[in-house]
Amino acid sequence: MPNRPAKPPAIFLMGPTASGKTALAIELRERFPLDIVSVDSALVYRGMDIGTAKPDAQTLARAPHALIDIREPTENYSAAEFRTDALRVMARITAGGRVPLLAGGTMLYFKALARGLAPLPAANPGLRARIEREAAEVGWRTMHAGLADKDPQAAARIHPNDPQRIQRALEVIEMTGRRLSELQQTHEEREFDYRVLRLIVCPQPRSVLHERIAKRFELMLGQGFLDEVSSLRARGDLDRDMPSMRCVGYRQAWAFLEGELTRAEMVSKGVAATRQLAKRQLTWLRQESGALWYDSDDSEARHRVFREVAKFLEN
RNA sequence: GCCCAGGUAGCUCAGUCGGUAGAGCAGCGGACUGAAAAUCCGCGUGUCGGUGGUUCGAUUCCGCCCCUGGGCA
Repeated sequence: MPNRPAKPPAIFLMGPTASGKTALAIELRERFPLDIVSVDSALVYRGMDIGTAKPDAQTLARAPHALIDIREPTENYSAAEFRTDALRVMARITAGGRVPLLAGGTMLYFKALARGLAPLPAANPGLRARIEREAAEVGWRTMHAGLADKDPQAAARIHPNDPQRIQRALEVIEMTGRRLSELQQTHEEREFDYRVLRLIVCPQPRSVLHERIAKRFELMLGQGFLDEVSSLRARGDLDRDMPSMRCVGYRQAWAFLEGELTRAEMVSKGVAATRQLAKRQLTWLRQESGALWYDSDDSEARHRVFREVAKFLEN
């Protein structure tokens, strides 16, 4: 492919929760002309710091992260908004002669960024509330059957027990008058405008990650995680069904503060939910092809990463 | 020491009127297009505490032993 204008570089640093992504991102930033862009659906929320393992203020002052603290916990965010925001930030970084380092654990966001999304309408809260009410009447199985009438292809792919996706498919049909499956097919994956080095951080074996998760949860409690959730709850404008409050740890802490769980149950459920999150993230990561896997606890592998990044940035 | 109740999956427990057992949670694998730290799907062999006995056959019945609770001394 001669004479093709060279694409600007970008680095994706992916990994499950508690794998040491942030530490590595900061280390990379110190050695190379990189600016960090967070790829994390929980770090977007202001006031959710301890439970999301957000880097602290000094760290952020030293190594700024874009797309952190850009929403109130009352608000929603989405993969589509992330894509728009990330592309804008990446363009700015690139124009400044530096290289974007996209670091985080929200794999859908990475996918939406690199591969694009079909032209679908944004969420419509009023419509969602209406669908929810209807489902409460007739049940989601019936809603799914209704979807099968309007969009058999979508219904075939969506399990009858999956209310979130049934609702979304009905919402899209309602808003556009077209089938979700049809709209998704119109989307052709365009080539990404950046050439990408993909790095995956994860300690091996799995039990090591589990230990880190448990240890980190205890650390969060020691740092005042319960006070954080308590004051979020005291605001009065948040409720436990909001995406922000359904985050791992926050959900269990909320239930504990409601008196529904003992402290010990809160801890074990919180830790388990984190492990389950990590497992889902790993399911995505195993499908990444052409990525360099890096064991967080292996210093030789870390140096390999540095060499790899240096080589990538030279071209 | 005696009495009672237990000892079954990593955990909590159900069950087998004698034909070698199953739920929830955890764990593991997977899906994933504006909620994604979300939502959903699939996966159940474990000396049924040990040991002797009865029996064609014992995790199940009987004896003894061990362990854990609780009660009485």
